[in-house]
Amino acid sequence: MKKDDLKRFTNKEVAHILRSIAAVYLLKRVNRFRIIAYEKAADSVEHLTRELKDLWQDGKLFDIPGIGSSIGSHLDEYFKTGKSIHFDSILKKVPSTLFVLMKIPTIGPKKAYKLVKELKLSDPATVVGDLKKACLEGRIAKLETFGERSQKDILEAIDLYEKKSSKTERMPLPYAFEIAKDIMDYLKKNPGIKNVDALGSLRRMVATIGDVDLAVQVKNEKLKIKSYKEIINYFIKCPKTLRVDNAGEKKASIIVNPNIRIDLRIQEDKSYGSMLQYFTGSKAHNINLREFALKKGYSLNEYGIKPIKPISNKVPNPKFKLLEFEKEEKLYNFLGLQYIPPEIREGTDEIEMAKARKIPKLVETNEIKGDLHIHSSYDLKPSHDLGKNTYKEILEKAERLDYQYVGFADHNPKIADLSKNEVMEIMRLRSDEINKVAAKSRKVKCFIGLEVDILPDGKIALPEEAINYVDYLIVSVHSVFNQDAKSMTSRVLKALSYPKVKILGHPTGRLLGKREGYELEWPKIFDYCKKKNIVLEINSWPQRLDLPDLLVREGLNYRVKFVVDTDAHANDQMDGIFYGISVARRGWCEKNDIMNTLPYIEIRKWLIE
DNA sequence: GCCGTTTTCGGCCCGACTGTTTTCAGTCG
Repeated sequence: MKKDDLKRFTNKEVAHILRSIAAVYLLKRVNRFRIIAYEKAADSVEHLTRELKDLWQDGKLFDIPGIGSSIGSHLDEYFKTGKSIHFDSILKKVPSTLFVLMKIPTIGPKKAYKLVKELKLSDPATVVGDLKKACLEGRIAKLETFGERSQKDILEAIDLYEKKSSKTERMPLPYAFEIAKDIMDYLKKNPGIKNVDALGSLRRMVATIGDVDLAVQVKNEKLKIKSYKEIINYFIKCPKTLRVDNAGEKKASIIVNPNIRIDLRIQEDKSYGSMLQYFTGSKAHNINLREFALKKGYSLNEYGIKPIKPISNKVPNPKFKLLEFEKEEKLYNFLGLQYIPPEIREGTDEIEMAKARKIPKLVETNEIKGDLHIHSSYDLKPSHDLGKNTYKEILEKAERLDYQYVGFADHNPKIADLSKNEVMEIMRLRSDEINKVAAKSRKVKCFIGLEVDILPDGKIALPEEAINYVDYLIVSVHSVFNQDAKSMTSRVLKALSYPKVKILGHPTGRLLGKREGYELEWPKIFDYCKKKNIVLEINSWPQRLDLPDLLVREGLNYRVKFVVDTDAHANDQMDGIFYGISVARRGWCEKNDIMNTLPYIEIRKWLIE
C-alpha cells in the first residue's frame, strides 16, 4: 500500500489510466474518436515536462492540449479525492490483468483481451508469468488468430519487457548528445555522406532522451542503391558498436555502450526535408501540422505533400502529384507558415503562431556574453563541492569562449563549522583575491558572486554583514526538499528578500532521473521576481536543466527574465552553456529575455547599481 | 471527447510492418 502511494499522481500513472480507458472503449466499440481523444490526452500527459499535478495546482489543467472539459473534470476529481468515480467505473468493465499485458510490446488492447479471456488470466500479480508459461506449453499457437509465429513473438516480447522494466530509462540530454556527437562525427568522415542530422527528441533538445535517431543525406544520387548499402555498412562498423540490431536497405540500428540504441535512416536528396520534418516530431506537432495541411487541401506524409484536390479547377490533375521538399523551411513555407525551430515543435500553439508570423527569434549560444554561476578551487571552507580551477584559469577559459565577463559564485562558507568572524574574514580575503586576479585580466571582467544556501526557514546561510564582500548573490535550495508548496514558497520568497540577491539558482531542485523538483507556487515567485528585478536561473548542469522548459515559457507570460548559467565546477563544464540555451529555446526565449546576453556595461547596471 | 481564421457543429494524421483471417486487423512511431 505504501509503495503504491509513492507512485500516485505521477504523469506516468495518469497516462496509464487514460490509455487504459482508451483500451476499454476500443474493446467496447464506442465512437472511435472518443478513443483517439483519450489516447491523445495520454500522449500529452506522458510527454509533459512538468508534473501534471503541479499544473493542476496552478490551475493550468485545461491548458494542456487534449484535455478538455470532460477528461479535465475527471482528473480534477482524481487529484482532489484520490480517485475518479467515472474512470473507475470504466476500468471495472474489463479484467485488470488486461492492462498489465498491454505494457508488453506488440500486445495492444485486442490481443490482451483475447489472451486474458481465452487463458482465463485473472491474477494481475502473476499474469505475465502465466502468459509466459502458456507460451512455453504451446497453448498460444492453438488460439484462433494466433499461430506458432505469434507465440514466439510474444515470448520474445515478454523477455524484452522483463529486461526493460528493470533497466535504465531515459537519459539526460547532454549524455545522449555527447554519444550522438561521436557517432555523427564518425559518419561525417564518410565521403559518401553529405549531411548528418539528429532526429526526434534529440533534435528537439528535450531534457531526457530515449533512443538516438539520426538521418543521413547521401552525396551521390546516381549510385543510390550501392551507396546506401555502403553507408549502412559503414554505420554498423562504427567503433562504438556493441551489436547490430538490424540493418536493412534504408535503415539500420545499432546498440552502443551503455546499452543505447542508435537508429539511422537514409533518405534521398529531393525529399530529405520532408523526412527530417516527419521524424523530428513531436508526434503532437505532426498531428497538428497534418490537420492544418488537411484544411488547406493537402495530405502530409514523410515523403512530401500531396494535394487531395485538383490544384486548379480548370486543369484537373488526376494524379495529384506528390510535392517534395529538400529543405524543411520550404515545406513550412509552402503551407503558409513561418519556419518553426525544432525546439518548439511540441504541439502547443506553435502552428497558430507560425501562421500569424509570431515565431520568436530564439536565443542562440553565441549571443551569451558571460556566465554568472561558476565555482572555483578557492577554498572558502564551503558548504558543498569546491571547483577544480583557479580564478585565473577560469578567466582564461572565459576569454577563449569570447566572454566579456564571468561571475564567481562559490558555495558559501559552511557556517555550522565557523564563527561569524571567521566567515567574515574568509569572505574578505576571497574578495581581495578576486580583485587581485581581476586587475590583471585585460579582456574579461569579473563579478564577485556567491551561491548561498536557502535554509529550511528561508534565512540565508551567510551573516548579513558578509554581504558587503560580494557584488551579488545567487540563492539556492540544497537541503530539506520535502516541504509542501506553501512552506517552500514562503521559504524561497524570504530568501529572495535579502539585499543583493539577483538570481534564484536551479529553481526547482530537480535531478533528472533521480529526484523530482520540489513544489512551488510559481505565480507568486514570478510576480516577486518581476517586481524586484530578480531573475530565474536556467542551470545547464547535465542532470539539472533547471528551470524546466515549460516553466520558462510560463515565466515569460509574467515578463520574468532569466540567466543561463553552467554551475561549472571545472573549466570544461563551461562549454555546457549550450544545453541551458536549448532549455531557453524550448521555453521560447529570445535574446532579450536572457540577462547574460547583455554586454558588460549593461549587466553591471543590473547586478551592482 | 476535443476543438475553432471556412466551424460552438461537425469534423478528427499517416504510413510501415507483420502475421494470418486470402484481403485485413492490430500495433507502432
